[in-house]
Amino acid sequence: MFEAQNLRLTKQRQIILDELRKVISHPTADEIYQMVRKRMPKISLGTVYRNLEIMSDCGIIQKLDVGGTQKRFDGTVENHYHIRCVECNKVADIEMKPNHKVDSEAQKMTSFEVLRHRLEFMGICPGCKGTGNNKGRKNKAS
Amino acid sequence: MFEAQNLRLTKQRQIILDELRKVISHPTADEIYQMVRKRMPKISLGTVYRNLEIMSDCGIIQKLDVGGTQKRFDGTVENHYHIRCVECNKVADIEMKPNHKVDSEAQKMTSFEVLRHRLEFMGICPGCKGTGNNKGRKNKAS
DNA sequence: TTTGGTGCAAAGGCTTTGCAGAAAG
DNA sequence: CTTTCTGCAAAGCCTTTGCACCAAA
Repeated sequence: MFEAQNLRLTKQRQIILDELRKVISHPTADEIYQMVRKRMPKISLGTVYRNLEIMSDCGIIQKLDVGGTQKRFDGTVENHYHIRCVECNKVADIEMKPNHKVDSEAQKMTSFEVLRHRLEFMGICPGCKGTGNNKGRKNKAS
Repeated sequence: MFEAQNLRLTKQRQIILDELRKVISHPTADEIYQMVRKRMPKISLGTVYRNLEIMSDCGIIQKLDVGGTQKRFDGTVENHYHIRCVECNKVADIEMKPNHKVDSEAQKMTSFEVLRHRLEFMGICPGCKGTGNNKGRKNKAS
């Protein structure tokens, strides 16, 4: 998997990928750093960023640019839609199959060459629902 | 328009709003700063940020959290879809009417309470098409 | 051995904020 | 006058990067 790109299979790389694939959430770089640190306390945040970048460039994982200030990462690569909690910023998958017809529909309306689309729902997650929770308005996570 | 919220109609506020409404593009805070500066050279970037924030909180303008590192602003408030150039990051409107049915469709698939959605297309703008243009990969603008 | 990778810390890019003086109401 | 706003500069947050040492192949 890494060989093809002259990439070495370092312990850091393995653990980062392993931790990312272990969760269904879509953690930020820092959250991944915290998870990995439990298994490798001396790893540096820079290494985590570097490897997440490299792995998403290689198509091994996915970097998500959903709203909010931080990028999030996804251990799977298939395209799918997401929903983000407007209170705590938690991101989850939506099991809805991507509709590629909208791309050709959009193509009729623009002078851009349409490549793909991204659909993101916004809502309130079960944890924040009804609580009037405000605490985590920015970058809570998971 | 401002009175309702105890907001004062300052010269800075007027010019920022005026410049933003003058363009059909979706400028970043810094681009708005540059536009406004031509009419009011002493204005500070902080003031631009503060006012954009305030005006979007009041629903006078819209803060767009499309992909990329910078937020973008839109002088109109109606919900609509956007397309972003993957080369130069330019953002334009897509004249496609929002489909609210997808919200209820998504609602069936999640334990979140679905509020709304955001659909963003990605593509190549006329300016970058065919040029193999790479120069502006990050934050070019307009 | 030869590269590429790591840890550390410093630097970068965008945005927010504290403060004292300015101006709208 | 009172209260909000402004300009300035400093601080903040997330991310990237330079460098010397380390380790995979």
